[in-house]
Amino acid sequence: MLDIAILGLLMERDHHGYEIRTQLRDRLGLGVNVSFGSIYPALARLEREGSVEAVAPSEPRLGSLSTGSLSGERASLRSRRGTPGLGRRGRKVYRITERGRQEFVERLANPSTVDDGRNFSLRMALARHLTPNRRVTLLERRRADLVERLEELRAGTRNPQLDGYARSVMEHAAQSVELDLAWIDQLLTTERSTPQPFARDAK
Amino acid sequence: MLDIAILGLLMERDHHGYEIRTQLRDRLGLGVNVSFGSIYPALARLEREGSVEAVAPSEPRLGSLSTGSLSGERASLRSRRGTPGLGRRGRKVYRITERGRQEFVERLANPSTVDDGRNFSLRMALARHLTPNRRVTLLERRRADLVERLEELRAGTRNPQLDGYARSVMEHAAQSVELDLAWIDQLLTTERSTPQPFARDAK
DNA sequence: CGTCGATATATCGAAGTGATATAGTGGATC
DNA sequence: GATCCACTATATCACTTCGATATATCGACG
Repeated sequence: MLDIAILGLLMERDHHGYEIRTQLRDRLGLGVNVSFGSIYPALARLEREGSVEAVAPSEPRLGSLSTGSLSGERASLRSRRGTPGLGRRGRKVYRITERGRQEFVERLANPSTVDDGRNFSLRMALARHLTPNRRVTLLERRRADLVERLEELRAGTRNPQLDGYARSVMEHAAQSVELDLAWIDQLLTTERSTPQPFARDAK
Repeated sequence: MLDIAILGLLMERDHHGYEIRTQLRDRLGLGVNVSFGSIYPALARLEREGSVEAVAPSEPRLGSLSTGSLSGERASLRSRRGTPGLGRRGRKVYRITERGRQEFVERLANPSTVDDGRNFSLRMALARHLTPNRRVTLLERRRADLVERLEELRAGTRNPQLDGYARSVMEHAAQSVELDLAWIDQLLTTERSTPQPFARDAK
């Protein structure tokens, strides 16, 4: 799961580990803390598989000139350039490979197992890398899952064994699923009525 | 986390592993699949720590006529009683110990780390085991977390780098947090206005 | 000048996931 | 009454993720 998130970020430009964490928070819905304990191993794994490669610290970062908005890192770069060893601050910058791109689109479109909310949000946040057909397929699958889940929760709410607290939890969970459903439906409507919903690169 | 859930179920009556899974789904909010790969190790761990103990298959469940409410298992029990070996269907029934009870109330009331939604829902589903004060404390802490998270999400929504899909994900996440907040506030109101909100055993 | 908070990588043990193996049980169907 | 299927039940595997911690540099502030 993390793999897709990381590859998705690297589709746009090169990143180093720490930056991936912040981007995960700020750009993809993955709010609360994806820990370093998962990010660094994930990067190592992806590198081992040949989906990403480490960029030598002196090499310019792809797209950094155009996108360039990473405050105050070019200055320190210049000032320390020339010192051998680990490059500035020991950063390791990763770049996605062609193999990585293929892996990414393949895995983004084909959830191996049923997505939970987090996974689905991640997929949607990266949805512009999907074809319109794929998007609709994913949305419909998610919709079906949510409908099923909602019925389970409603049935659960009627369980006489529950005390007030447990029932309240169930009812709230059901409301939450209803909100999710409304969101999905809205996305589906947009997707079906508009030729290029949110524009960009979906090929 | 699973530990609390399991202990919470065992507070009411004895359970075996498979049953714990169904109960987790039906009684506590923990909807989608808590896998056996976590339940059985968790039970083993709890037994090792002395928080639960395995009940000999012949001994106690037979005597538990009073508690008995597990539909349609007494029939098969009687029919097979006397056959030696693993006991009926190899079930292992666990019972909470005194140490387990202490462990449970202690850990239920004191989240070691910041709860995510799932953990919090679990705690609320078991809230009748908490004192009113503890409940309010937990609710207020959760409320503060959600307010903070909501601001982050709203700030994130304004990030100009986001495409339409990513923005939609963020906006939906924010709405979801708003719904959570409304729930918390409702619980807080109930908790403050009613002496024994949902009644039962909160000591 | 020191030191504080943010940046940055790395590693550890513990916990959870998803898949799979194995087998008994109850009921339906032919 | 034999057979088949779905459900109940425990267990274990490899892998991923989490949370904590260690270590170091950088930039800003007084």
